[in-house]
Amino acid sequence: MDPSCTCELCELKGLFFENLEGDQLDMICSGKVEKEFSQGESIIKEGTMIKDFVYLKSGLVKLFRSDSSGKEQIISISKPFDYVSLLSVFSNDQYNYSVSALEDSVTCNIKMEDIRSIASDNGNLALNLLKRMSKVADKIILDSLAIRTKHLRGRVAFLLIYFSQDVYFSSEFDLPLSRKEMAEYVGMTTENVIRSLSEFRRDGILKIYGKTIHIVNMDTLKSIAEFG
Amino acid sequence: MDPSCTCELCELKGLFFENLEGDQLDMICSGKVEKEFSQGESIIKEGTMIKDFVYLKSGLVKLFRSDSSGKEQIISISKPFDYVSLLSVFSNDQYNYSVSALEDSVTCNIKMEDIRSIASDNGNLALNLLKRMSKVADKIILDSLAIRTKHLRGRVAFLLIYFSQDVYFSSEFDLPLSRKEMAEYVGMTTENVIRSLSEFRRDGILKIYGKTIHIVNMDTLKSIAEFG
DNA sequence: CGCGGCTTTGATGTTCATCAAGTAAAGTGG
DNA sequence: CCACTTTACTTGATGAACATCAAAGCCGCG
Repeated sequence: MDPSCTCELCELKGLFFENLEGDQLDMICSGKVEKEFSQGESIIKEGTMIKDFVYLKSGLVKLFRSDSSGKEQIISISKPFDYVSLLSVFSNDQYNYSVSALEDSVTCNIKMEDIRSIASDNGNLALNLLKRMSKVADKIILDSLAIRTKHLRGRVAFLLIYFSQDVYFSSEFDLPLSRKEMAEYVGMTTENVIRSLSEFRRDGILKIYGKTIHIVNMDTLKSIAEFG
Repeated sequence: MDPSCTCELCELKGLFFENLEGDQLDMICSGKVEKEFSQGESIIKEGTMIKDFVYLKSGLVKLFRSDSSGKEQIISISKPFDYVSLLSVFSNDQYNYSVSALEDSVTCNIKMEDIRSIASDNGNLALNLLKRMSKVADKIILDSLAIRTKHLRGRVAFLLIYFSQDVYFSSEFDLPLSRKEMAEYVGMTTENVIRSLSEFRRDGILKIYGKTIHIVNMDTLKSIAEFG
């Protein structure tokens, strides 16, 4: 094996490539490209050709698209170990969605043709991809259905809990989204996101300092997320 | 090859199994089970163990789940050639969704372990599965985002156009869904589905005889679906 | 310093869910 | 087959949830 390859040490190797060895690993390793993006930068643009299989090594990204009237809809937020290279990579030749960095991020890019050629030789890798992809698709679909049943306050609460519990692991954190982006994610207006946040503050559930949020009363926030 | 096997002649063979021959095809062929369901019958129940890989040979089915308050949400409608065996089959051991027959339907069931063992030997089959699955996931996600941006009339129009153009290929057809089910699909109340339909009738866009719908003015219906 | 974008709050009107009540259709048991 | 019950469908009236509009403060940036 090529001794200069560092993929063997990558903490994400197990994600897709646990059954990869020798030539196949070398092929990935020598062909891969890591790219850095700073906060706000575009990583993938809707409508462009799909050339690479992309996944997130570090950072945080949003996945979104433009609706018929030109407004953006956020589909999901992904962190490392979430599958990033989008659902459509194996069925389309163009991206259906855009991706941009919410925090400084690093991606690892592998040529689609390399992935394809390896997967066709290595069914276990393909099965692994299948498994990862269905997890992601499932999460997006279930979240979207869950959000649809909630009232506005419940949607905002849902988002805050997601950041607190799944991303930052703390009751205090900096929101990586603007109010407008929060609105685009949960399908409501910016003004009403702000109103919900203000209500939570008035009710003593949150403390808010600009973008930094401190969840004071997690229990009631959770019950709002579930039943509101 | 086993001469009694009819899979070779199945019009759906190309869906997943175009690169399948010899022993592998025999394995599928001898292990598969076809099942018939009449309208309204349950095919898959949310929460049960996943044992088989299931796809639709004929008929029409709905894919749905129960939300936290026990109400049903319809996730998608599938016809043959659409991938039916759900997204979660490769990542979960229990179904996240239920499936039931909207019209008399026939499924072909193959043991998951057979699919898995063949896919791990045959990367091209796995890639093919990957491609099919991402198409389905994409469609569900894009439809759900599209519906979210529309007003009620637009959602109902969207549904009618789907049945007319993608399922029945005619401007006159019998709705396979009750008013209640239409509401569960597009996220509104039964009463408002009915109100939208009545408005379309008053405006001369539709003729309605119970479940049978005749779209008189397709163009305005389309513009309502797009901009409403 | 001024401009544009982000945030916040209030006032207003529209869209939609809920409630109520009635009709039609479809299954159920005697 | 008919009374009976249940389920689906329909319409109207009401109020709540929410979007839109308007205005002002704030902050970063050229």
